Amino acid sequence: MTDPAATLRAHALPVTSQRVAVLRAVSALPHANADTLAEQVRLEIGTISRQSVYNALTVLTEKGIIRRIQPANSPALYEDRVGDNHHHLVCRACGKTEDVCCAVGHAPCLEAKNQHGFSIDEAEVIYWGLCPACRAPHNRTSLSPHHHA
Amino acid sequence: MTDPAATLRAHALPVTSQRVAVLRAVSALPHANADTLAEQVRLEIGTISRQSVYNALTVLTEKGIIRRIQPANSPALYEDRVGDNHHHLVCRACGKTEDVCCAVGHAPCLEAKNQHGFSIDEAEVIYWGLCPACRAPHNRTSLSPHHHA
DNA sequence: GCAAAGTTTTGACATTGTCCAAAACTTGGC
DNA sequence: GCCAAGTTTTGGACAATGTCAAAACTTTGC
Repeated sequence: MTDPAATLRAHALPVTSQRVAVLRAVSALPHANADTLAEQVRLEIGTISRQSVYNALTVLTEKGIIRRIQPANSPALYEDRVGDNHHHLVCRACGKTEDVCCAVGHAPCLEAKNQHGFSIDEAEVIYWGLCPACRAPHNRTSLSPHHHA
Repeated sequence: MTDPAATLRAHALPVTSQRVAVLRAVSALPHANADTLAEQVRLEIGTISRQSVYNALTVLTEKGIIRRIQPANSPALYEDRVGDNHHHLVCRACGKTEDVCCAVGHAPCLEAKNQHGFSIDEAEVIYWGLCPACRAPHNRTSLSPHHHA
């Protein structure tokens, strides 16, 4: 991605080492959770508080610089890739998450038949299944909820 | 719905007053969370433990008698309507949830272009937007996370 | 450099859900 | 009806993820 500091300035956000490092971590580890990102940030800048990680992720999400996805039975995951309206493929067993192209191509990319008077701004699609590793009965990947990518 | 006790027996589940009451509560309050359902059950049978509510909801979900949905920023919600592969429309402001017909009609009702070797068994779609009440700037419904229906 | 504004840190807390062991229940066979 | 076997319910502790609030520190614009 482009220079993280420049990205922050472009969105009128004060540039702090924590925010730069969080942004780099999200780029480096697509579909990672807050905890994993915090560990990655600490490799880069030594220490960061849990709250600062959440603060950075929240403000970056609000500005549209990163995207938060929240599959069932998983903590929130973050990714770098925004604005292309892609969707996700999640393994029910290990949580491994992959990107898939938008089924239709524009947002909301599906039309609901009866909108009940709602104004719809997004159609979120999650494909559920088993990844290649978890389909094999042996050699399973972790069942832990702390899946990272 | 059909007789809850008969439904339980049909699935080889011992019939307990708690399970019958939980099943009735899910029918009475579609898209309610575990806490709300527990309150409803207590209106019917007096008392029930939190654990029993979770046990009942879990076993009923496993048997396919009810369905669990878990939108982001919401506790799990339960519904009576199963097997028709419908989707959901959720209000970002108050959490109000409505059913919408399946966009295509069979599961998985959308084809991912690149499956990354996964075996897909479900395509979950959530439409996000604002319900009629929350679009009106005044007269808003609750912003609390404890939305019931 | 300085002051104002915003950010980070720390520690406690909230919510939702799960684990465990013991007591109570339901079921099926006699 | 009653007993044994198995299951369910209970109650309390615990776990994971995320949020709140106040004080100390950075960053920015001038």
